[in-house]
Amino acid sequence: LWEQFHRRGTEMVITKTGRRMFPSFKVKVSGLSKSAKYIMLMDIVAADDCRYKFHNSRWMVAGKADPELPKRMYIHPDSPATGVQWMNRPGVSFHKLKLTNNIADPHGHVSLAPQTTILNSMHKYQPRFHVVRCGDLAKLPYCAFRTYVFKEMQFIAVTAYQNEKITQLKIDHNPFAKGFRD
Amino acid sequence: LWEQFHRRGTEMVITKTGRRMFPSFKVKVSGLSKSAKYIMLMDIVAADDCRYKFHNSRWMVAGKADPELPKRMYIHPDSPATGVQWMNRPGVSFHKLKLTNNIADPHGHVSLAPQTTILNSMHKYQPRFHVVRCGDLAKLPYCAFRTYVFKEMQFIAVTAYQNEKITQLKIDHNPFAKGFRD
DNA sequence: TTAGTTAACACCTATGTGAAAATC
DNA sequence: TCGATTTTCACATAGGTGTTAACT
Repeated sequence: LWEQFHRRGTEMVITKTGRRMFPSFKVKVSGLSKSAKYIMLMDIVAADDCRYKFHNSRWMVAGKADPELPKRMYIHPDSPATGVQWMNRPGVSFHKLKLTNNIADPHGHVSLAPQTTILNSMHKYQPRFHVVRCGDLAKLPYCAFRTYVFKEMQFIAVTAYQNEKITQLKIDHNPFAKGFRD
Repeated sequence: LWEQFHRRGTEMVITKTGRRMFPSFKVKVSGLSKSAKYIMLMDIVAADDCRYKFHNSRWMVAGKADPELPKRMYIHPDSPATGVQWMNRPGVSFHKLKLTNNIADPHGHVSLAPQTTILNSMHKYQPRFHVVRCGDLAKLPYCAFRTYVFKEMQFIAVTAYQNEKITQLKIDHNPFAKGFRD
């Protein structure tokens, strides 16, 4: 499914209150040690240092990127769990992650859900997946990461869809947009 | 609201897939040190060692309790947070906790949601609230607890309501049961 | 039979969609 | 004017209710 979107140049809508990714971030894991404990994480980083614009049905570079915003790692809520528990799942899913362009209230208020990340509109991003062999969340900062990058998950953050072919793919495949199918 | 239920003898339905408590467990905290970090927890323990039955519109003791089931502590998902963050909230809510009578699959499968606790039907239970001054989840086992017990939150676990006055109170106050109001 | 438990159901709340209009 | 962003909306999914009937 990601392939189809990638061919067209995926866009993800970001809103003030936070919008989910579609397709969502989901990976199948294998080859883990059965009994060892693992923590699964994901994050989203800038794919390059460009700002983009959609012109003549194409995404084109439109200058230097805005300064990057503070990023967080998203720990999968079922972490830590054993290798066999992760491998038995149909997939490790981060579908609750939300994207926003809303700078969080700096006064320590929790105005955004915990699983919300701040992005710059009209910039290109790359989701990443991390596996850590670690049984204790407290020791996470001292553990070695194994990081996986899937190029087909790159997307451009937008506040409104630019490419109508992307819009149509979303309508066709996202169950929540079923109301717009004919 | 709890008072109204307590006067009638509160019942909570437990199901195979897990049912929420209503009213939900919610407390307002005050008197914390503003900048210190705290972890908030709750659990549910047996209120006595009796089995009950509902007879002649009354709950009566009907023998010795069944063996207690393994209990877990439920860490509030926003833990740890500073005193001022906890006190600024309208209340610390554990509304996502679910009650079940379904013994969890012993093979390490995650068949139940993490915030689900196993109870014995027709037994009386007491929810408890714990505050721990502790900035790190990893150090939680070594910290001193401050435990609060609210008698009016005692309830009897059932698979179907026994006292119709309790049923009516649930219908009147739980928004999800609005369909049964006349 | 009786008392307790389970599963299917209609009805509700809560929240995820892109469209369209309003705003910046 | 123009492009980008925000707000409101109808329509969907997801899941929390007690009821009822079947089951043990």
